[in-house]
Amino acid sequence: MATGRTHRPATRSRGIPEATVARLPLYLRALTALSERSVPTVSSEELAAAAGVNSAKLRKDFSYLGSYGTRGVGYDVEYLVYQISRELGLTQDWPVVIVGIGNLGAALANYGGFASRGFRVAALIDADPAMAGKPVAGIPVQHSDELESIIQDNGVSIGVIATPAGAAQPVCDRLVAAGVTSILNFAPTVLTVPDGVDVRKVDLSIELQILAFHEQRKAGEEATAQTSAPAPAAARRDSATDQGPDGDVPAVMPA
Amino acid sequence: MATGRTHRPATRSRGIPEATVARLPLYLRALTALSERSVPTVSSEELAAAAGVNSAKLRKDFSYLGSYGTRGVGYDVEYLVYQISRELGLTQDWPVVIVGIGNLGAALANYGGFASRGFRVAALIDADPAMAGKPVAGIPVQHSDELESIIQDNGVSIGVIATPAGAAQPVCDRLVAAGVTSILNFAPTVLTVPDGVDVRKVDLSIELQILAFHEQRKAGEEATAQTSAPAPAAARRDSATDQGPDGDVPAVMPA
DNA sequence: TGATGTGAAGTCTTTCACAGCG
DNA sequence: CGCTGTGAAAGACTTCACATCA
Repeated sequence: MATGRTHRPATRSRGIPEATVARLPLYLRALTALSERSVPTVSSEELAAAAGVNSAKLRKDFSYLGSYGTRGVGYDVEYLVYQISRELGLTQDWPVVIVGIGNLGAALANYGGFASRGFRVAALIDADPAMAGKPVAGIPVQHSDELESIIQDNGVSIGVIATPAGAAQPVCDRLVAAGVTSILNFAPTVLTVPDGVDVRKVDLSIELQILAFHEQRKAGEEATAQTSAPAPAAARRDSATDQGPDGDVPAVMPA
Repeated sequence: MATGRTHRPATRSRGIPEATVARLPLYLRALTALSERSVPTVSSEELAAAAGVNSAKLRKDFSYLGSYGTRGVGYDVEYLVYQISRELGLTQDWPVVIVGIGNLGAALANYGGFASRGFRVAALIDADPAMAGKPVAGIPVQHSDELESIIQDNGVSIGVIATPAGAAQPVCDRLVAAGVTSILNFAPTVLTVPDGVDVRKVDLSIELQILAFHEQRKAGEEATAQTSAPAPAAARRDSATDQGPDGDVPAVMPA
């Protein structure tokens, strides 16, 4: 695999690194906040601080998009908001379906973050007939029998799976068969999808386990510090000011 | 920054790469499933497929933990489950508090993934006095006035923030001041924490935006394919069988 | 024999450090 | 003069490919 048959469209500009893509939403959020406060321009330093990264990384990231800054001054907030939005494809409307309207699915449906930026909940789908017709977040739940027609009628290409683990793969298969090519998976399962379909996952228990790992490590080092090492608050793994727990090199998997 | 003052404890074995740590929970889940089916051993190939990674990566990952496999045979499932659990710190009990019991907080409280592996919801905390005493997922919600005493009385070191964005930083500060050193943040904000505190974030809208980026790219390439390029289903960014949308190089940020 | 464990190569990402421009 | 934009260096992660050993 990875034959590197990339055809590099001569137009240049193609090939924004995955790691950069994953940070664009962060920059966009920070910029939006600045925009709301009517701040006209920001320096890479300021914006980086607001986004929780370091300024060199931010400048490098922006350099992949083009030269949108002014030397000696900084970046025009409004202009950057537009450029990043466009780059992320947020200038168009993305209808999204949520499948599995349990506690989590309902919470997602109620989440305000959807409408804010180009995303629109086109439908809520659940396998429980008793749920059908019941409104959640103002949207009536539809039965999963209608999954295919909903996808097609609304031109949905992004699906969110919030079902129990066991239902996730079958639901995923149906979504893909109906035309969905991007899936956000909240179920604790590895999904198998055909080539050309992107899957991203969000998994509470994985995140907690990663935290536990580091937590345990801290406890161990504390003990070590008492018995042998000098500094107690030291022994920290180095690292910059940098924030970025998640969303780093997700690599989206076009699998 | 990043002076690299790591003191390498001579004990060897220290320094499991972040990317590997992020995959251990995945392996553990796959192994647990095998264990439940009473499968005694697995090859790296089989386990890798179940976890959605490739076998070379898996073997390399395991090599950081030690030599737990048998050449010509594979890995002993039970033994590996134990070793990974231990490495992740799941052999001990981690009391967790959830702050912000709205739709999402309630969904998290109800989520079964907690109890399953070493995590225990020690308390639910909300700022709304009307919520106080109301049971959610069988646990009575407590008012945030009691946050500090709850943390201390229960020896909580992991906190989950599911508040609105505006409340997240203040809540985070209080958690940290009370002794929490690991935070899982569901609020769409960048949290600032002192050195030695780990933060991981889960952000629906960021994930969707990343998907939108790729979705847009697909649409563009389709168009390009029609007008100029040959293959339609081609033009895919290469990549392995590999799954791994999230949880790749999170780098936990000890900031 | 067959699958692990691992140096070495390759690729991607971050950081440095400074030229260049407004 | 100050801040952007970017080559180049450093570092992290993945993949290869094969020696090694049960």
